[in-house]
Amino acid sequence: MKQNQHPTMKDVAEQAKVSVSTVSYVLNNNGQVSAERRARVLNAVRALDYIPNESARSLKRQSASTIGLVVPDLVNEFFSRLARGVVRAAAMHDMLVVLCSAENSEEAEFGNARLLRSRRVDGVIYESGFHESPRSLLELQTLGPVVLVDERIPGLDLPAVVADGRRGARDVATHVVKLGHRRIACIAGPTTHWTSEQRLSGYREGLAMGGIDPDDMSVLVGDYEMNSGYELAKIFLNVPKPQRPTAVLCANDLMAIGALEYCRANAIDVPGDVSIVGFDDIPTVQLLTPRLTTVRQPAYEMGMRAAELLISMVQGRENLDLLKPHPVELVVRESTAKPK
Amino acid sequence: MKQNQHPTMKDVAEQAKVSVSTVSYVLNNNGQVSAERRARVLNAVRALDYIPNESARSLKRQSASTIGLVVPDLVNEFFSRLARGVVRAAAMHDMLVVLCSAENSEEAEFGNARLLRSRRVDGVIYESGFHESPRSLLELQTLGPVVLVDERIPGLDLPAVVADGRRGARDVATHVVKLGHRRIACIAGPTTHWTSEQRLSGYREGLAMGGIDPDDMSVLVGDYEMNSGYELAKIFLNVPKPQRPTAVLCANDLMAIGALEYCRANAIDVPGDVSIVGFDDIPTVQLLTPRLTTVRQPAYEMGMRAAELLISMVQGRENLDLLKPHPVELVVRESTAKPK
DNA sequence: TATTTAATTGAAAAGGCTTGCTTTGCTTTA
DNA sequence: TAAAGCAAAGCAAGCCTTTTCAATTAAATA
Repeated sequence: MKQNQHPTMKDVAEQAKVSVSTVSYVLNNNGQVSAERRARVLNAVRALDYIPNESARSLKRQSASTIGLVVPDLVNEFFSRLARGVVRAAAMHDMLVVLCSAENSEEAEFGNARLLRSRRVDGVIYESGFHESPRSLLELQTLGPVVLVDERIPGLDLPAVVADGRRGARDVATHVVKLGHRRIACIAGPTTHWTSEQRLSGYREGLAMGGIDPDDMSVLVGDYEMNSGYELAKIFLNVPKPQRPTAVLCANDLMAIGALEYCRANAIDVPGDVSIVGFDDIPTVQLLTPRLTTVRQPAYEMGMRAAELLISMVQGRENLDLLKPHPVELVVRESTAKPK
Repeated sequence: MKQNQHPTMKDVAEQAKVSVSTVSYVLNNNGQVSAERRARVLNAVRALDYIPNESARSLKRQSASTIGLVVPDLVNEFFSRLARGVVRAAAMHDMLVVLCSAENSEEAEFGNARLLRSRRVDGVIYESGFHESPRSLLELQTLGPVVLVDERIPGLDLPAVVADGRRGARDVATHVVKLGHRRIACIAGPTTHWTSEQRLSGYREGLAMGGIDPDDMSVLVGDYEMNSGYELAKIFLNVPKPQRPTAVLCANDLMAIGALEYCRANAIDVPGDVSIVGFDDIPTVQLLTPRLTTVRQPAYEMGMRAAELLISMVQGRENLDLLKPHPVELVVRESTAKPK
């Protein structure tokens, strides 16, 4: 073995006095190898501190033991938790995860697609974050199976791991109605986005169940960023009190935070003057004043599930159980109260 | 070309009616190829939508065009921003980043080391987060250069990209002293951690410069998690007001948040009763009530820098400029005020 | 025009691993 | 005792690129 180089299977084979193929069989646990030789191989592996060269393996196997994860933004706590779940589950199958964040830029997204393709990734978990027609998705599909998380894409019948956003939205709307709110506004997500629509119709269901005409709810569309929450809250709340909504349903926590910031900047008391709810339950929101009432989406679990699903597909198994919408949970905190 | 398979260089060569080596030359921009043939190759590449197989490249080149990034926890906003910077800079050099989060577990850390080794990563950017004697670091060093971020490890003379934490600590301590605080407490990081020590000595310098005996400052050691901030704040603040410190310097934002939470739970007014400062300036802290006074560490930039440094080392260049401590910035917000 | 020299081009080996198939050495069956 | 059958072991053919080096062609010089 050359100095300062990684040992190869050949080195191991020599050390163990067996053939290279035997080493391979032992390492992969297939082929029949006698106990005695197996032990010799294992010893040699340990002695040399041998670690297989993944590049060579992938090349030969035509599969990289790698899955890709494409998310809009890794700094967002929802996605980083999701990623953690994916990595976790993948590791249990000895799979590497290549994390790509699209950074809200189509160019970056294409770069990522290229990257994943050059790596001959076995499959991809994908969340576009809605903003673009997912052209790169088509490219990605040439690689292997694709599973979506937290969204569906109309027209493409892809397996998707989603939470029961509609149910969550219904629950939180019900909660608000039960508190006695009647003038309710909604800061929704982009209408082209399946998840947003789910939540919106959930809100409407909740209102209807509480005896409120869903059409009375005024809806404005944001982009899931904090800033749009701020701006849309301004539109809703910068009006005389009698017309002002007493509750604002936000389609995600970030926009709810924006709304909260608007209130803070303009001395609007939450929940005294207006109740605000979010969606996702990212860790930050329980630190705010007031702590935000929201709907918990189990990001970590969803990530695990998505990875399980993808890997089962890669391996040609099926696991349709994983497609059931993930339950969500209403988390009532301080940002909602009875209207005065 | 086989159906449904990725095209290979051979396919491109046939299509362009040149040899495989010519294709390689064109793609790698070395070897001299006549303009006419180069064009033919490029056309074929486009026509077939050919993307090189990285496994094969890595195998041949004995280098994976990949760097590893090991951080304690990707959900922490400081690290996810750092990661973003690393990924960004790496992408500019066509390098992939394998993100590993150690999840505060030694086992996971070893798993990661194994992973990175099997991938024959070209080098590693490493931040242990202090908790363990970095045994896996030794393994990692066999792969290629290692650069540390946001810490140094005593005894190992590794290049490190760090912020000027001492300076930042000094500035924030000075700020507090200038406000008139005299009884000052400190929630420090683990004493075995270089970065923690830097900050601590910075605090002491700041006090000294303000005419306060640094030894008068009581120091308790936390673990950089929110919970320890909470618990240590309890120790400092759960005493009669006359002895109670009027300011608490926390070695990171998370612990400061914990302290803030303690105050909130116990109706201690910040900054009325006690001023609190953090360190890092993670995005969350400007949303709190009160918004936290802290020291901004430019995580993204540090990530970029670390990647630049590592890549320059991998390529055998030197770039010592990158070793200068990164400037930090005092961010005064609402959590500090004059003592009553 | 005959030679040199420089610019291109391609054949082939190597890089580490997996796996179909062959070989070897026995044990079992007729 | 010969014929079969089996388990265990290993040969060797790739997987797709890069790169060396020899071969070919074009340009330049005498």
